Amino acid sequence: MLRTHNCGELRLENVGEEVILCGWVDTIRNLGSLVFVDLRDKYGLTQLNIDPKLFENLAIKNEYCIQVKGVVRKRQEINPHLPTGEIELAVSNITVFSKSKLPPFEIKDDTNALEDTRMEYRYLDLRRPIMQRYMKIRSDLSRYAREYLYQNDFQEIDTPTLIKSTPEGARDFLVPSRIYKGCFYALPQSPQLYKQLLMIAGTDRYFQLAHCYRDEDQRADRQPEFMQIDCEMSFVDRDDVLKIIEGLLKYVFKKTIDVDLPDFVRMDYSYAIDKYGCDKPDMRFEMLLNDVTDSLQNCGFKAYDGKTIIALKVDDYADKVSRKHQDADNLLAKKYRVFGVSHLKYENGQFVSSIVKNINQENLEKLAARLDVKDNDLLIICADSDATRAKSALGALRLAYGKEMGLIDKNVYKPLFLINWPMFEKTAEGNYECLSNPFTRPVDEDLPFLETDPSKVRSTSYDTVINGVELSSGALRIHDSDVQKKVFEIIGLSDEDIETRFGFLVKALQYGVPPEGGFGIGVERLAMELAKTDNVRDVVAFPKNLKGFEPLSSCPSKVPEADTDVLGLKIVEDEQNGQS
RNA sequence: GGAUCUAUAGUGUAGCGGUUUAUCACGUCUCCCUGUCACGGAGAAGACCACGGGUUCGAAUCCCGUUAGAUCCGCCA
Repeated sequence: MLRTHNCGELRLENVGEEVILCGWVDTIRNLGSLVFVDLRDKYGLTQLNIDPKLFENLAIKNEYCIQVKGVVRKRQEINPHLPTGEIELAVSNITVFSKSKLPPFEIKDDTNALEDTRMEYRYLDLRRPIMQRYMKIRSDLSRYAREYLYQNDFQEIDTPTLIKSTPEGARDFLVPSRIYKGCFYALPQSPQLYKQLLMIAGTDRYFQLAHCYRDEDQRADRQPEFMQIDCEMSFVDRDDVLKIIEGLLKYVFKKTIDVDLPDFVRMDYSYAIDKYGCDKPDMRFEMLLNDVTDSLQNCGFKAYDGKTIIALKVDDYADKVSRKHQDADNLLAKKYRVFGVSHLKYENGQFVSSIVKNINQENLEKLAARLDVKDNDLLIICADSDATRAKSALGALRLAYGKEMGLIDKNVYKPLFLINWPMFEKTAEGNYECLSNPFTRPVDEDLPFLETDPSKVRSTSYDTVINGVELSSGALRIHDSDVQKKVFEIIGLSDEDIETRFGFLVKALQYGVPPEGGFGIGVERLAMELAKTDNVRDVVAFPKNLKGFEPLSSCPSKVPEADTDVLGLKIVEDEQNGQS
């Protein structure tokens, strides 16, 4: 037996026992004729009291991996900050399992080593207690999600990860086939098509903790390789599915971080865009957007003619917003391709701004009345021919101001379902495209619009959003082949297109499809919420950086020519194609 | 594909045209220390200031380029 206890469990009642502990040397406090060492493992710290001669002989250094034997004894002075702070181990014997080089950064929670450095030595980074906590949360969430789904009669099935490439949605990671030269497998972006086949197969309730891959540019909250809690259910309507999502998330939050989520509210997609300027509203604070096009109709300012005009009112904050601040706001707004925003400060019953001289007094009064503007309120106005663009820009500013003004309480959770998404969107060329995938079922009462005006059709898609983070999305699927045909027609898919892209699914749809629906919950996003971090790399053991590079093992990497030859691949100078 | 920011001992930082022999903290090394727990005290070592050009009498500092990283827009059905 290598150890009798871990480093987090010894207490006063163990005093007098002879125990063996294993772990890493955390902190050394050498007082001369008395040496204290904190021994660290996953479970905590235990103070060792080591004879200086023994300590010197072994030349113990930080991060050595050791085993110690000794008797537990009460400390002369307790350390209230440590669970094991009332005892220490009087060490009689030390075995050094393994020495350690000097680590490139200190193994403690408040390290400020650059992420780059941390990633190169991820195994040391993960030794830090805070990272251990993140990994635990990730593990717990998987465990409790499974637990909940098993309790609700879901069956776990693994679907393939070498699949047919479907040129739809995100870019696929491709894997070249050795036997079929010139042919490729794709890594799945989601188990979407397979889970629909499983419903046709009569599985009834399926789930999987699925590995998914998307070859798109990275973000702070997005990795090329990620996991989904992927579910699909037969003979259900939307409410049945939403009930499972809500139940699952409530269960996971409670079990993992002991938080009782409030009941999930429902919000229309159009309301979210109008009032929050995005499709993942953060409801922890108000400060909603307002369409003030009416108030500024024919206001005399040519730049506003024919535009949609959106206003964000920031209460009692005008004096805090300097010229420099306004420039920064403009920079942020311009990312959303608007010309910019105007700041109107309300002082002594009047708007003060560089643009007020262009606007009729009458319109300004209308505007003030419409938004109930008071002294020291700030209006940020954005006008654009594209209403959604203006709303997005102000939506981003809303979040920035909410954060800056401290309106966001990190201990509050505001979950919602975003429903009634548009089924189609028009491309620049005037064609229709599915906003979601083409198997998404339209809302029943909108079915007639498939014939008359597809832009009015809403889909049964639902996103789950908590605190401005999209945690899951899903939808009911089309089970009526006529509806399916009509949808394909609207997005201009020829029979040939359909056949090559997903002929196998369309074929299956001819053999009795149950009304079904499902969802996928992003495991990393959920873990980020539970861990209260906004960096996805914190909850992934071995993450990739923004360029999809994994600094620890230096991947992706070049391979010997013989390996590409056997795959029938030719590597073109300075380009790496088809490797995965 | 585009925008912004960043790069200085092992780690994190200061410096932002000339008092620099480059600041400070942590870490490391040596010595002292019997109750520490952010131990304390004395001392020491450690940096081609990312790389390549340019401006200048003079560049860590200003400019251009390259590389690497971060954040965002596009993208992510």
